[in-house]
Amino acid sequence: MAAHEQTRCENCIIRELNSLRALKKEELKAISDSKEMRVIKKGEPLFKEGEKLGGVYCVRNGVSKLSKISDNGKDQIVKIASKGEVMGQRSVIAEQTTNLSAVALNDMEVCFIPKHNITAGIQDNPEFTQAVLKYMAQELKVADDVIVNMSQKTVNQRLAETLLYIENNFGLDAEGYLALILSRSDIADVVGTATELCIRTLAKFKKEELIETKGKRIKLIDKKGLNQLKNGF
Amino acid sequence: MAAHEQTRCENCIIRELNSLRALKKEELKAISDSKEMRVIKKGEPLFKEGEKLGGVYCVRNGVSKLSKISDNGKDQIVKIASKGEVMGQRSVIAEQTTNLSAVALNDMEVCFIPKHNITAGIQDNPEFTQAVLKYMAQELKVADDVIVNMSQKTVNQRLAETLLYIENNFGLDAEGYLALILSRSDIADVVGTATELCIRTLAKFKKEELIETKGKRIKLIDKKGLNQLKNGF
DNA sequence: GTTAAAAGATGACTTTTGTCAGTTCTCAAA
DNA sequence: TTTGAGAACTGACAAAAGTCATCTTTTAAC
Repeated sequence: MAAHEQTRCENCIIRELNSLRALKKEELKAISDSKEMRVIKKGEPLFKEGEKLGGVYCVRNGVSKLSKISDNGKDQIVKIASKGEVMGQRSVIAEQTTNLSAVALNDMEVCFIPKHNITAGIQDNPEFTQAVLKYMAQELKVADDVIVNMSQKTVNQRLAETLLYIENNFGLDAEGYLALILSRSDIADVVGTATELCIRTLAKFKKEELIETKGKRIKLIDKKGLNQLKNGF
Repeated sequence: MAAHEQTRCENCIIRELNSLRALKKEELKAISDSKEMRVIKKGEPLFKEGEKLGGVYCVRNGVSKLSKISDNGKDQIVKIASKGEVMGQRSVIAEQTTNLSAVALNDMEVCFIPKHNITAGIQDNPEFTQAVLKYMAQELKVADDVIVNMSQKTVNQRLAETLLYIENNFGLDAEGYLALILSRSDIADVVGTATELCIRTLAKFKKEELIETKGKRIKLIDKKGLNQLKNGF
């Protein structure tokens, strides 16, 4: 009974983190009844670029990368989604196929919410629509910033920024290392560079005592220095 | 009288091109009464990064670049807005300062619509809100594509893409040259590279008979070739 | 029309980034 | 415990992009 209660959207604290918090009791009830919990293992896809999504995914646990393959065949990670984020919202709203692929970076637990729940919310609940609108406006701003960074900053700067971003958004483990552990290749795909250059640049940062590494784990030791680097010194 | 009628939103065909078409008669009337027509000369700013906008700008005529200065001090053009586009929408909706600067590339004629008209529309008119929502969802997809292009494609590819984009969106003049004339420096700011490299690459395209130039005007003569280049051959 | 300023263009050079080939390390399945 | 696949790493080199200096052409103001 208690376990069952936990799985009801009305009681789910996750939804407080995203636009679903603007939904009314009845709407949440409807979602609860049609939603589906899914477990996705590390490395497995949630969806692939070009797919028509039947709904959105609300992340309860774990982390997913959202990426897109360029015409050159290289993968670019556009976003890293974690607890509380709703994935696939854009495509459902625009009634288009997804422009991104989603792959689990950890073992994940997500709720799949059929799209009719979302479109119903948008048709009937102005508060919800406005919450989604504001969220998208914010995403659009972030996207503009990323465009500028990608086109105007060096790999050095972008890697410094990425490391700081990871620390700020995913925190540290017990030993002070970045809690989110990415492969060198995934880091390179976030930064938008080749894996080799990413590794080399990390090695340089280590030599300059900006970071420490232990296996694939990374610890930021000179955040001020990384910040300066990010801004171009 | 006839001239006056033309300036009323209800009769303005421009609005058919954007989300304002979802507004009701009364709402358009309200906008008509509070809107203000402005003429902006080539080179003049409509607004600057960091400003708090009192409303949105609906473009009646002319073209504007929307750009952002990176920490490195270089300008990146994120979007080129022309007839029918609404500028400043994102900031007004998110209730934030603008993240972009807007500068007229031509002499422009715009309508300034106070933000209360927009927020009222969003509060009272679900159709309007949904139109804005879909528009932003589309913009978000485009932004993702730009991110991938910027980070994964070469200057060659991005310049080819930019030239094709300009032809597709702004058409040709009587002699078959791109109707939208940008300075080499503005083209470089769209592509995200240095002016010198932009000029050199244009010269290369010319030598390879992909384009012709006459002063600052550009004519695309081998669009198939440009398309292949864009996709990486 | 003259002329100063801005934009366009080019050469020489440096730095940044990418690529390929290969080695070492890690971790998990047999 | 072995082993083998994949990830991390390194060196050598090539290609792409950026920078600086300089010159020419165009544009716009006088």
